[in-house]
Amino acid sequence: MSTVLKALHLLDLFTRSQPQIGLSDLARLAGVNKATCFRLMADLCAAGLAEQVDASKEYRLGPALLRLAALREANVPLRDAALPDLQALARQTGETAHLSLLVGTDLRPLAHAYSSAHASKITMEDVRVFPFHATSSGLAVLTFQPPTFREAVFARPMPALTAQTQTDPAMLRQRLGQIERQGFAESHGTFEADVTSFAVPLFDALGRCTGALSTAAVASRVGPAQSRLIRTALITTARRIIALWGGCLPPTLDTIWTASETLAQEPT
Amino acid sequence: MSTVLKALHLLDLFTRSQPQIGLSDLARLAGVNKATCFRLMADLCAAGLAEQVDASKEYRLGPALLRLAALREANVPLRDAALPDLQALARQTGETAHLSLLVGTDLRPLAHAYSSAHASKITMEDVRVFPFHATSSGLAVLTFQPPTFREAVFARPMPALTAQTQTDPAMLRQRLGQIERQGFAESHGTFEADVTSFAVPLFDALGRCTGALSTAAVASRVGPAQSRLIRTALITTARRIIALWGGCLPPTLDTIWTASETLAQEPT
DNA sequence: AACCAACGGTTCAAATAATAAACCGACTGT
DNA sequence: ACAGTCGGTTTATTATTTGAACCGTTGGTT
Repeated sequence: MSTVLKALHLLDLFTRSQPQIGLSDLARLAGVNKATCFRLMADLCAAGLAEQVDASKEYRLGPALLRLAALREANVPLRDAALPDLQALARQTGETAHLSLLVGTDLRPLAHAYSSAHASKITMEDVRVFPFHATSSGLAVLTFQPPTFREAVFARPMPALTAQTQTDPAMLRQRLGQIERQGFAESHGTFEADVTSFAVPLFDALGRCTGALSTAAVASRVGPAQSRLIRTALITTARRIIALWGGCLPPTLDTIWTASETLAQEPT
Repeated sequence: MSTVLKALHLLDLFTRSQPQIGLSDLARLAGVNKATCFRLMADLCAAGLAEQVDASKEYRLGPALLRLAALREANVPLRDAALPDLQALARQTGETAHLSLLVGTDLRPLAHAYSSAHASKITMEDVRVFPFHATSSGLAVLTFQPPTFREAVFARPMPALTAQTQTDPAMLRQRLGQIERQGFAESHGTFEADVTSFAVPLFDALGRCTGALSTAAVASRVGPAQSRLIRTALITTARRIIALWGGCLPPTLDTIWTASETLAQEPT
């Protein structure tokens, strides 16, 4: 393995729960010799990617990361970075794909992509806010918010947009639990009649859910096979976008997603 | 030179004006062999610190930086990172040191440190906002803001806090020009009577001025020698804090500061 | 169309830098 | 006073890095 990769691997050992690590621990964690670890960390420190705490001699992530990350964000805004994957999702599924972002207390569309597979498209160009209670994206995001946020949303008015819209907080809480277990959200005509939609949550660098990825399709088109295809495509695309954003997928959700991915590969 | 440093040096070649660089250019810029450059970039890409643009094969900074930077910021908030340097500044100068941050349209105190050298201290514990027109910090920050921001500030009410306070926009514009040339701001009793204060601007990762570092002293204590000492200490500390924050000092200001630093080292 | 230069990427012997065990002084708790 | 750990250093040995030359491709020029 190259020396550079060994050094950069050391950076990944720093986590939120263990933000500062001593030399010996670091060497143990990385499975490298202590002397090697020392030299690698010295290099990382020289480049500013790591630094040593004054008092204890422990290491932690360095200030240069801030500069480089700001540069990256300036050059490749989140939207642009995700757009190709979003378009690929629309192509693969043949359905309209949406990318939404949590802005303050609202879930707002960030980008969308259409497929050319079908003449009938679901357009949501003029939607400015995705209602949490009536869209699959909203439910997906809501599921991974802290309870205070969830209850604040339930306390706001939740209009019944269609005959199918669920507006009872108790029922919705139950839905969220279901979504958490299965790793994705779905909605059947709760936002617009005859529109079936699936969504998965997206996570930022600190593991917070800050958006959702979804597809919307004419209900009649979504049979069991198409439903399965959409869900697996959503998961793999979500994985890519989260990685692209430097995000961090919660381990529990990761295992759920992995399970449904492997399930999809098995013969029907 | 270690391979790791060579690799990490490559990251510093990406700038705002040149965010994507091809392999050959990169090798030329870094002064390394093309094959070497290729391997190093492959490693950086594997670690996510860099990535290749799909269409052109150019390289750019990668998504992992976002994750790592968020982690760094979560573990070492700006305030904590700068505090030791701020305290050192207070110790070196024997005066009160202030660190202020631009929050929205206001300049707010972020931290302060006192010296034990003198019995009479300048305390500004209860100041919630630094007026731009009446404090050295305010003027320092204002100098490096876009014209629209400056004029918006001048359009707001600018109360005369002391007999010395300058409130005429035309005069203030002239002051800003002077500050830009000399690389630091000063105020003599414009915020509080008999308080002389010096300030230098601070810059974030994108080169925007987002705060200031300042000292405040009883006017009678600040003779020519003390004034010179304070200014050089401010500059060196500001350099450290900007580096710690992953900030980016504008080149023009850098040369001005370097000039005054070397000047200070010469015999009187 | 033929040419040329420059591109990203690959190869392989030669050169160099990385490695790991042992060691050091300092500190800590027993 | 001891044993154990820490961060850091040294050393010969070893494995990785290096760079000139070489692909196949691309894009512009003659």
